[in-house]
Amino acid sequence: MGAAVDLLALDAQLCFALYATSLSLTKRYKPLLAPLGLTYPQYLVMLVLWEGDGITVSQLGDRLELDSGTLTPLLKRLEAAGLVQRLRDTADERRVLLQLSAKGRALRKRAAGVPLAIGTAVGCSASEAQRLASQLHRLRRQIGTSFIPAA
Amino acid sequence: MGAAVDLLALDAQLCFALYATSLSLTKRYKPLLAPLGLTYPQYLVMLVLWEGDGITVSQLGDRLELDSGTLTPLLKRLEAAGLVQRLRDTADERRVLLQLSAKGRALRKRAAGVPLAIGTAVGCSASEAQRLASQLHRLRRQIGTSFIPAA
DNA sequence: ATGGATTAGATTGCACGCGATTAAATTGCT
DNA sequence: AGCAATTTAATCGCGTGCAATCTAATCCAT
Repeated sequence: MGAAVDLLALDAQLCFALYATSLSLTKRYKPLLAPLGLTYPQYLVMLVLWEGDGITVSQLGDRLELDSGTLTPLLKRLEAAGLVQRLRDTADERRVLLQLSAKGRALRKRAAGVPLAIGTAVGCSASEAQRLASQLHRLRRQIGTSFIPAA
Repeated sequence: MGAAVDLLALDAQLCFALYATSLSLTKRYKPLLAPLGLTYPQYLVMLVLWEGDGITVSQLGDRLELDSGTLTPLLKRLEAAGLVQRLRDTADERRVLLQLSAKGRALRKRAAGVPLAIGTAVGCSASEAQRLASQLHRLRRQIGTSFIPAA
């Protein structure tokens, strides 16, 4: 019994640390994003589109690792808010192209203050943050590609 | 324009790394937990109760950083699955005490294989995992306590 | 003791995530 | 050309997260 208990307790450390830290950070973003009219996942979508719009829903999903079941309603809300336009690709009617509206493009300036405020909150240097981020990205790649035997 | 763009891109690194890694790990747990009849948050609840049951909903919420809006329906599902009993504390009728059923206690043995399978998937040593976990816990504490100026 | 504050859970409403399915458009094989 | 396989989004259902509100129970200062 001892070994199983220890492993279950140990197991809680990394998985729960990730889970709780991610939720905690999301909560920290909320008051900063609320004035912009964005939720946290919507902010991530806008970050991608600010880097370059005119992409398809699938391409956005590849960047964020989210599928259409999540993105379609989210994008409709961004469209209803007047930030994004969803346009069927005339060259391939299966695709939906995502374009920023003028309002969506303008929002980037107002969002510029968010990283600074979060950086202050996180209280670690940019290099520290980047090192942790790269560890997480490595972990995520490992998680995404590895084989998991049946329980 | 350049500075704002760079910061917004840089910003995406840590927050998105956390977000995507956490979701990715949850997805990895899913096939391991499905045979046990548990979702990932339900698994976290069971981990806490396996460490010690007879606690209140609030105490569970303190451990997991979740509130009753999340926990009450989740616990009702665990109760419906016959894993947990929810009992009003006779000494203080406001409180609900959480007790593992025999079935809930027995499930711990079947869950013992989960950490090993995940450990294999994550593909990093226990010490590596623990170091990353402690960095995340430190980050979470920082996030949880810091002041955030208005946007 | 008693009435106002506080505390513990439950409830409601909204926005994700995601598996599963569906529908439409395109591709590719013959 | 024609038809099956594939690709792309949309839809549906369920289970979280969480803010806001509500109710009931307890605490506490007078």
